[in-house]
Formats: sequence, structure tokens, C-alpha cells
Amino acid sequence: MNKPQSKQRPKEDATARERIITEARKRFATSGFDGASTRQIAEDAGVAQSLLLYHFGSKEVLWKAVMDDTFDFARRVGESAALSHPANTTREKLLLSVRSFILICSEMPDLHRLMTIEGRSKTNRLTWLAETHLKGLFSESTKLIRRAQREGIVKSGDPALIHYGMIAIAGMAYAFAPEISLLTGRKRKPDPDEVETLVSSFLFVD
Amino acid sequence: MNKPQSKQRPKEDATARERIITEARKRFATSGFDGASTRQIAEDAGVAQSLLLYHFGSKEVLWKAVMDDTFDFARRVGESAALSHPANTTREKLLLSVRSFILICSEMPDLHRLMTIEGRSKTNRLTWLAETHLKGLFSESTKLIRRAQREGIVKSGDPALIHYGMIAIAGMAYAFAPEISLLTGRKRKPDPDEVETLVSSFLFVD
DNA sequence: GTCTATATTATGATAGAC
DNA sequence: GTCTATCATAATATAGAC
Repeated sequence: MNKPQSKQRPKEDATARERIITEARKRFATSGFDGASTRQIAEDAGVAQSLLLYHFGSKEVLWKAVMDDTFDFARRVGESAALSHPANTTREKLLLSVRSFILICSEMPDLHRLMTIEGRSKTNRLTWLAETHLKGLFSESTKLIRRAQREGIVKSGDPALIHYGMIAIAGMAYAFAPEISLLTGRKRKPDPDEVETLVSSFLFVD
Repeated sequence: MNKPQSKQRPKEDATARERIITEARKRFATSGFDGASTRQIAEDAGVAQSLLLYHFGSKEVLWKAVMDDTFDFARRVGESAALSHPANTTREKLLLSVRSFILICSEMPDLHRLMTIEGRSKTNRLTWLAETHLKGLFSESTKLIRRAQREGIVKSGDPALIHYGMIAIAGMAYAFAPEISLLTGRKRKPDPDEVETLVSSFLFVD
């Protein structure tokens, strides 16, 4: 199955460095870069605040390490989904990318939170993100959407907006669980198949 | 036309209180509650930091005033859209609500940013938001979606997820403009009609 | 209403012992 | 690698003059 580790795994076996990254991700994802404090992160991870700076040098480097780690996790989920779903046609490739992305959002909702907190202002961090992690994924995704549109599989419209629409639908279902649960009373997170139906109805012709 | 004032209006005529709210909205929307500082907000508004506390008493009260003001603005945009689009049938009512929401996101992208920064963790602020501003809108919207589904106008699926999907698509087009512009090179924000087509293809049967 | 000054606590980062 | 102690600065909030 090659299933990536869940982020809720017991932490006893994790190194201090790993625990710092795990806790930093949670804080950066909910409070943003400025709102998260290295002291709080260190306390969450059960280490001295200065150890965090020993391992990463600065808050900004820690944040980059969190982003690298999170995109690595996403890549592993994507690769493991690709193993069980061979994709040859354009439609299969697109469906695989939708499925992978929903799986990523479900297993690691903090990726969407981290991205949507940085994407709103033109900081050095956003520029770094675009160069390091986003440009490649974005160009692959929009290329696939364009091809699918030429083949009549995907609805017409700006590929960039369709790409972001897809991400928005899949992400919101998991990233805003607290708000949704507060308004609906529901505790369980949505079934990936249900979200896939939503995204597909947005994406595909029919 | 009854068009609500744009947030980019010249500030010379605005009172100190209004300027503080305007600048606080920007900071809370991009940095979140913890990440925004009252000092920076006061500097942006061109007043002493203590004046901010004279008017609002605390950072938390200022934040609530920002949310009240922002939802008031949204309500005015919605009402002005309703004037030019009489809605009698279920389909017309739904289309009006879609159109209004897209207009709100386009004119005030910070509403979406403020909401998506608070909806990710169960804070006292989120509880207050749910009680004060969200519950009514959410129940109205999902009621309308359910009715439209019974009439065969809207695709089947969980009304809550469809409601949030609609918001996610309309919001992302404007709230993450910096990221989108960085990846696409585009400067202009999307045309509301284009976004309406996207949301409609997600929502309506056909 | 608006300001300056200041108290108090929290923050990112450094120094140095073990 | 990990800790305690500390520095310099920035945070929210208060006091009091005008």
C-alpha cells in the first residue's frame, strides 16, 4: 500500500527535529508566519526554544523546512496513488491528479492552510514558494487541463482559474473543518469520493 | 446605482475610527489576528497606537468591529444587486445569490481572507462569528440549495459542501490574486462574469 | 479625540554550560 | 544536541497631559 505516515502518529519515536517540524506546521498553518511564535512551537514539541534555532538557524528557515517537508509528503501521497491507478489517457491522468489532490487535502489539510495563508500577499516567502514548489506543479496541471479541453473532456474556461477552482473545492472541504463542523454539527470529515464527485462536476463535461 | 463605496476611496474625508477599521481589515486579512499588530495598524491609519485602544478598548473588540463593518459592506452589495435583478423563481434567487457573492468577493476580497483565516481553528472568535454572522446566512443558503435540488435545478450532493464549494470558487479567484498573478503573470483581476460561469458549471444541472 | 510616555509581557535571536 | 540564561526589540495595554 505504501501509505505515507499519518501526522497523528505517536511522537515518541520522532527526533526533536521532526517534532519541531510537525508542531511548526500546525502553528504556521493556523496562525500564519507572523502569528506563530517559535517559543510556542518549541513548547508544543517539548524542547527549549533555543534548540529550534540550533536546528534551523532562524524562524524563516524553519518555515521553509516545513514547506519542503509538506510538499515532500504530498509528493509521496501522489506517487502512492499513481501506483494503484495506472493512467494512460488524458481523462485518466486528470482523474488521477484530482484523486491525488483530494487525498492530499484529506490526509494533510495543513498544506492547503499553509498555501492559502501565504498566497494572499506578495512576500519573499511567496516568491520562494512559487520558484521552489509551485511553478512546476502549476504548469503541469494547466498543461493537462488545456489538453483535456482540446479533447473536449474538460469544460471551457481559463485553465488557471479551473486549476485554482479545483484546488479550492478540494481544499475547503478539509481545511475549514472547524467552521463547517460548527455550522453543521457534523464531526466526521467528508468522504474523498464525495469530494471527488464535487470536483468532477466542476471539471468534466457531461 | 446605489453602488457601495470602494475601499480604495481617498481617506482624507474618513474619520480616524473609519481609517483604523480600514487598515485593521487589511492587516487582519493578510496576517491573521495574532500576526497583525495594533502598532502597525495605527501607523497605517496615521494615528497613535493608543487612539486605537481609546476607540475600541482592545485588539479583540477592534477585530469584531472589523468583522461587523465587513459583513455590513457585504450586505449592502447584496442589497444593491437585488435591486437590479428581481428574483422570483428558485433559479433566479440562486443566481442572484451567486452573482451577489461574486460581486462581494470582487469588491471586498478581504472578506474571504478574513473568514478563511478564522475558519481553520476553533477559537472564541470563530464561535462569535458563527453566532453573529454565519449561522443565518448558512441556513438561508443551504435551504435555497435544498429547494433547488428538489426542483432538479442544482446537482445532487451535500448542500453544506455545495455551499462551501461555491464560496471557495468565487473567493479564490480574488483572495489569492497575488499568488495567481505571480504564477500567470496576469495583473488584472478576473471578470465577475467569467467567475459566474465557473460557479454555475459547478452548481447547476446542464 | 488625540497625543506622549510608560508599564508589562512576549518575541526572535545569541552566549555559553554540559 | 540540548539546555538555561539573557539581550534587544516589539507586543498589548494603561496613565495622564492637552
